[in-house]
Amino acid sequence: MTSEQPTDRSARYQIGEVAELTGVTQRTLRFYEEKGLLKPPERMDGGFRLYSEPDIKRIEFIKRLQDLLGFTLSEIKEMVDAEELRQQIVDTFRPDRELPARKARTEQITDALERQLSVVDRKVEQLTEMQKELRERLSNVRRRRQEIIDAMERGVALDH
Amino acid sequence: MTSEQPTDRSARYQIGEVAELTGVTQRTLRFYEEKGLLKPPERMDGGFRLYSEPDIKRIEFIKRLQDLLGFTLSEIKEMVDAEELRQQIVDTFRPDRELPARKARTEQITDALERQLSVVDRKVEQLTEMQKELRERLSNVRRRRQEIIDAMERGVALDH
DNA sequence: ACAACGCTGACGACGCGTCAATGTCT
DNA sequence: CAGACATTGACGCGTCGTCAGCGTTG
Repeated sequence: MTSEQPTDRSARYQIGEVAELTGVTQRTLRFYEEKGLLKPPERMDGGFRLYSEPDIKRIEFIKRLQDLLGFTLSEIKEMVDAEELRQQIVDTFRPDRELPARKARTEQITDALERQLSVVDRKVEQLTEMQKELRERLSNVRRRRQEIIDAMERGVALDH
Repeated sequence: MTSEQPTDRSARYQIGEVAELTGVTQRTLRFYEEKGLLKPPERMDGGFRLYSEPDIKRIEFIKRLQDLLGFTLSEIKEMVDAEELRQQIVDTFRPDRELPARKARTEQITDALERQLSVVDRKVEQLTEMQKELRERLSNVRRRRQEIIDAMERGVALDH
């Protein structure tokens, strides 16, 4: 009966593995921690960081907010902190007690999600617009290229 | 007969106007110039910068590549330089002469456009994915919020 | 003479990349 | 004990933000 410690109810990953899994560098992971975007993870006896699966989810979340939506790290910190609260609510599930507080939290989270969604919507719009433009330009350039090739072949033909 | 100088065939804008029109700061405009992303614009006698309409187009182009697609300024510089070439080709339109050179240029431009388009395509994909996730989360949170409100109303009702 | 605008430098902040010197071990 | 992996500084770079001190005037 290998009864589990409460602290290892799932797999742990060293920083190098996390870097590979998430596509961010080790430097970035330490930096996020330093800036409070990631809770200080557990450590091995020698001091090596040990990340959990939720940690990885959070890292991917941060990366998407940054790369796809262009939020700054301090904006992301706010959102991540809100998500943190949500987790605490789910954990502290005393159903029925402190309902007003729980309601307030859901409203905070709703606000954050709506903000994110509106940014996403705007970006999608702008990008599809850009897609159209680029496709047009591309077909124009390809057409011109073909015209040039045709002209060159006629030139070669005349050389005979 | 107010015969026009060849240099003022269109409107000119001071840096502040350009900043408002394009949404980038004056500092950024000077920085782009310093880094070779923008050709040094004309100046008034006192030294004030005077931007043309093509300048503004280019600024908007740069901004989109940066904000929407996430290219670095040095990557953008390459692309912008390629566009520059394209302009020169169109201007130097000696039809029939130097066809191989013209062909090579169109190929450069095609490459740049294809690179941009593939980035756009990837982003659109990822963003629509994210849209879906966010919408789901949002409706979940809203549902939970409503449940809390219902519970609170039942609580109030019991107080009577 | 005045307000509004622009100029060039210089310093600083954010988000990491990249060593270097040292320690750990999934 | 070797080799891969990790640790904490420290410095540097890209992309501007933000003054300060001064000159211009669409």
